[in-house]
Amino acid sequence: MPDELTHPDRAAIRIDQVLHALADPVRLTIVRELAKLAEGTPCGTIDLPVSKSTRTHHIRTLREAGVVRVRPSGTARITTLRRDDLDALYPGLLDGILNAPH
Amino acid sequence: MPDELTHPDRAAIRIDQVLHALADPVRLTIVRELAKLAEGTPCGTIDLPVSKSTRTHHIRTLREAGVVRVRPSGTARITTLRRDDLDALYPGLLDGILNAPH
DNA sequence: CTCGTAGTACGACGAAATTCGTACTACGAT
DNA sequence: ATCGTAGTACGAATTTCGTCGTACTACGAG
Repeated sequence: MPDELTHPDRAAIRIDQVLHALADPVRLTIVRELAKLAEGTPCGTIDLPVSKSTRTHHIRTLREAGVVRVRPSGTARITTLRRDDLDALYPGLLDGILNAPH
Repeated sequence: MPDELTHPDRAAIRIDQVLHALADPVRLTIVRELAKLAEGTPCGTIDLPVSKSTRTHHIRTLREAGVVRVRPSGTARITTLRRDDLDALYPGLLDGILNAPH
């Protein structure tokens, strides 16, 4: 019984939470991979050095901050970057991070 | 006997630490104010809802992450944003944050 | 229907971060 | 030389965060 996959709408996204969400190595990896992956790839394909529950926790953090959008698809979840919203709110921020030296 | 005011040079700046440094409300306020203030304004002029020691702690965090440069000037400290370095490393990032809706 | 897989919920533990007060140093002014 | 001010250092208390294991739900395949 997963809690409803709630997402903040664009106006409710807070820069504090976005930065906090991005300030973790694992979550930064997720965001970077999502940016490279084709749209519609299940998030489970990204391999991370953490357990399954930790992965869930990080995806949740990113979702609640407004960084990613999560959509159910069977038993899996399709996770996508909210590029449009982030670019509209903070132009340059996302690209600045994605183009950063790893 | 303050520890030497060490600063990472540009190549040593890590995106993880920069994001972590910016992911705090107080530090974000400091960065925003520094961006507005004239160069050479002592950092003590920014008023924050925290104690003196907490302020020191946050400035230190920003300095060690490579976000600000701190230079002694008498008993005061001149704190400046490292715009040049940040813009070179992560073009768009700083402006994206500074232009964000408060 | 049964089984396997993807993901979540919950509780817990340890690490790290924020905050503060107090004591201290350093510099400038009187 | 003495005093006041700006900032730092240190230790402590509280909180938050990241991590995990286990138990659970939901959906699809056979």
